[in-house]
Amino acid sequence: MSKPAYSITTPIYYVNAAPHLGTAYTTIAADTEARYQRMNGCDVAFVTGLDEHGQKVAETGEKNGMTPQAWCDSMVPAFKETWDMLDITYTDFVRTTEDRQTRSVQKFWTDLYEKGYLYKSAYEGWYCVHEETYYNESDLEKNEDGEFVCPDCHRPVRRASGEENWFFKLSEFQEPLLKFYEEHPDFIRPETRKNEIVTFVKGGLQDLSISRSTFDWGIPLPFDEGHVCYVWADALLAYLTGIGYADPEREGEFERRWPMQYHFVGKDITRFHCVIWPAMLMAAGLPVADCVFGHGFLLVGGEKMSKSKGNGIKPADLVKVYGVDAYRYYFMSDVRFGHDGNISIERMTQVYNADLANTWGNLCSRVFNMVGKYFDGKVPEVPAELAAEPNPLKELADTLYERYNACMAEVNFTDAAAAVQELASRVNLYVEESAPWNLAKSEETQGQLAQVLYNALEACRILALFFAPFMPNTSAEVFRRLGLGDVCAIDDIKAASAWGQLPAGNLVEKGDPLFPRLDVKEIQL
RNA sequence: GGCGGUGUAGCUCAGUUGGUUAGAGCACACGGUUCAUACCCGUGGCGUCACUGGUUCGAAUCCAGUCACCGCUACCA
Repeated sequence: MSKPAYSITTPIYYVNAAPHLGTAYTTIAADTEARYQRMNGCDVAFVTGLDEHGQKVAETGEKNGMTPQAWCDSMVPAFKETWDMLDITYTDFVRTTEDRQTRSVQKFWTDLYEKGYLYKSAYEGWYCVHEETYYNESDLEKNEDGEFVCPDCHRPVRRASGEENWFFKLSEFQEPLLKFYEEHPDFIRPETRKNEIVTFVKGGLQDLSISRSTFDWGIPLPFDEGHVCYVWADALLAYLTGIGYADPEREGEFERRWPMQYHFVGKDITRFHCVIWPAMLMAAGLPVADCVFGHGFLLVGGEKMSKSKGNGIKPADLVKVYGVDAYRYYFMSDVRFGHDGNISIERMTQVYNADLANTWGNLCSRVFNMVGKYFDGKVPEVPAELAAEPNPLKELADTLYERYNACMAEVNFTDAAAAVQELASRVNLYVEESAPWNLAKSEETQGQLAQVLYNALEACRILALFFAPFMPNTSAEVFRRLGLGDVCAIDDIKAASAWGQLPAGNLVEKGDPLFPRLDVKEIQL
């Protein structure tokens, strides 16, 4: 009985830009989903990696007095350390300079070459002498005489036949793509990204140049060694490499895992993933991934983050203040996946204090503390007649898997987190209503006291379970304090979240506050 | 210019196929409680649902127009 395959990717990040809040955001989202699907019984592949080719990389290396490869090598730790810091559980990290990527790329494009989807041609463009730049015809403007002029300086441009390139017959895929979008309405999400892509494709597709001959830092085309692959013709194929495509050592894996469930990308690169990528796959006779999800941007003060605007906060800076789990929770819960989202220290602190310190963390404190105080730190045994009584926590917890799972299936992290948070709030209310501190005062109510605290503890166990994909460390710690095993190793969250599995007699440890309250005035970045 | 989107409480947003007094969380104020991380619980909103007009017994929800902001309009990624 093998588990169903579930595969997901982040973009293959460009090696020249060190990881920042934006790349971390995509990666955390993919990790949250990957962790959940693992707990939900899937065999998960989670592919990320680095795009290390191209002229710019070669130039940057040179500028730093290194070979291109040495430059790339020097950048790898910045990524891997960031992902380790954020507890990212990728299953493969593909560097496009690896041999196996070369193998994938060469196999793929040789196949398309043999199938007749490629041809060699000069890149037809227009050149502005003044701006020293090439332009596409579609970018040009016309003057009163009907001449094409440069869109920047408005001087006439001249026709320029640039380098000879290999072209992929993308134009042949206009109709097949439109048909595909129609038949797979969930391929491009959210809806607004889909509208953009459909409009774009309806406007007509030009063939795509997939090679360059003016520099050599790239993967050579096997049928024309003077040419190296253009970035997208290379990087997109890393998704296949990451699940064993053309890899003799991973036989059968690719067939089992392809097509994938999700490509997570920023909305700026949805087009490459929604037009070029499926067309390439169609040409190769391969199925297309289930869904490309183009998430929004993180905004600061309503504007896109950029270094020039002085928003150069690094993931590590936030981890230092809030810890990894709160970092992950904030971005997943407060920024709706698919929408742009404003982030700020004030807001992050607010969410941290309200959801994590006051609700979830404090709940554990008060419940674990009372178990220590009233039951010598042991999960109480509930008298049978009371254990059978209906209780509001079980009632709510019983609906949680279904609600949560539905949200996670469509990568709605915000509502999934809110559903868990709702149970946490309900437990606080339950404790308030039951007032165990009063029940503790009399011998006669010991049974009820056991009942109330057992229910509260059990709810905490279930909360930790569902919070685990978002906050793996805290959930692991709560499980430990409840005398339970590794929460992240659970692979049937539905069964594990059924009510009543916390064993009586387990030692419960109160421990330090899981999320000490923060004062926004004291936060220094 | 063309196509698409957004505009709902101080803030971030939900509002399904139009239907009772328009919701949530946070923030804020007051009251209660004390097991807990000054925590938790309760109470508190006369919001022109951007504007105008229309369809309808009835619209935040449908239609038309106006205004504001944003995205896309291909080979840096």
